[in-house]
Amino acid sequence: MQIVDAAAIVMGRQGFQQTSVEDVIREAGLCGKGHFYHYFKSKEELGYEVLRHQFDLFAESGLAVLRDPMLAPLDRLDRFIDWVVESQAERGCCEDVSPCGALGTEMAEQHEGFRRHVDALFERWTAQLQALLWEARPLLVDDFDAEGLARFMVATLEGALFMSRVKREVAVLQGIATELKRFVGSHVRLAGCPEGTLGARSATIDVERRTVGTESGQ
Amino acid sequence: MQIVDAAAIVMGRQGFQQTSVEDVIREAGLCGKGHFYHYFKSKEELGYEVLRHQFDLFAESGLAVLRDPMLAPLDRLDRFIDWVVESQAERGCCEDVSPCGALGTEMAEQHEGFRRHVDALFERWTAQLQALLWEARPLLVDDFDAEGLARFMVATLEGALFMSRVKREVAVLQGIATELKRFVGSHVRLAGCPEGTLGARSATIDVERRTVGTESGQ
DNA sequence: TGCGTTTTGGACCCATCGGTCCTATTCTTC
DNA sequence: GAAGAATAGGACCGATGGGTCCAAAACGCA
Repeated sequence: MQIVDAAAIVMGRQGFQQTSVEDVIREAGLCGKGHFYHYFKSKEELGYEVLRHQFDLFAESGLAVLRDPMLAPLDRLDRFIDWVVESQAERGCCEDVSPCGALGTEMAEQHEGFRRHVDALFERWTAQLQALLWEARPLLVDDFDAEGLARFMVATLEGALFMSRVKREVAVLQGIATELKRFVGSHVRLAGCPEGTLGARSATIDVERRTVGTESGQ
Repeated sequence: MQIVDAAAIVMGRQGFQQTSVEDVIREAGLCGKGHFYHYFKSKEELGYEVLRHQFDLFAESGLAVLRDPMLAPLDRLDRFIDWVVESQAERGCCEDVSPCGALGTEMAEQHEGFRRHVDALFERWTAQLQALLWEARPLLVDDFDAEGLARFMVATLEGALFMSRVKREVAVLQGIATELKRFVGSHVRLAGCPEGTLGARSATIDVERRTVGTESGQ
């Protein structure tokens, strides 16, 4: 629906509260208040719709690559991270790629209902990543924790998106994305790692690294 | 000042916009509008003050450990991460440890002035971490990027705080903090790593990990 | 063309909120 | 204890915004 598109745009720019119903109407083009309230029970209902709409966009154009059957699992992950960076760059860091981003945060803080909704979006995002990691487990070290790693990725990306928005530049996000790829790469088995996967293309350096595994660290 | 304290509390709970000047007055206890506008030019000015206040708290009780002269650099980092998790746990995930968190995000979205302010807070936080990493560089691999790593840590923590707030549970933050420690640990040289530092205490497993360094990954 | 139904648009209502201003009260100082 | 400054407290104003309601236009149908 035209109204939801318009609302998503203007709310992405100004936030939920800061956007009046009249702003939405103006952005949508041709209608008065009556028209709006003919389609929506309240501004709140519109809010839910916008949230859903944003997630659908995110899922269609971003999350979809996580399931691309033509690519190896870790390549998909790689592509997905690139997609996040590129999308944010396109939007000039004002709007948000993630449906849980600026708008989501703000709305989650308002009603309990919104909060649950945003939480659910987080879960869906995490679940997708987790599924991919699970699929890729033959390539990964034995004891890796798919859920933990998935959450870690979501948190890092979300935080980086947030920083890049506040700073109004993508460079930060870019750098963090590269580090993140490296981190994921550090869970890849050395043996049996197909070429072109994570870590490989992201690392600009060729010194290998190791974590400290045991207590002594020696 | 009493008013700022009160404002910080109630705004941490409800957000900046959602908090009316009268809410602040009520929370502060004993005064009417005139009293408030005697001390503050506007609600906006109060906003700046609250932001500053929150950062001071954050700097005093959290960032301070990054400079503790009694601890080795990487231990300080470790402690700092623990502090973030514990503080958030104490607050029950409603308010925010970070001055750039929920409140900061929301405010950054409003005026350009707030945005610049929050950006500056990010920079100060990042700079502290960067300084510590620089100090710890004898322990770290040669080519590590202090600024990049510092930003990565800030982004991850911020994202994790955000997630834990939306989910209303610390467990998520806890898990991510552990992963983050491991990530930092992966930058530590194997030789010459003193015991008790990062990675050592966070890793529950004793399998060593490596990143894929070169293109082939083989 | 005329009638009835649906859609459109905007005037209006009411609550909220930031901010002003004016009156009490208290506190100080002589 | 009186004069005056400092502070408290709240009535009020104007603007904004969510939501209602009604009139006008458009459309279908005979």
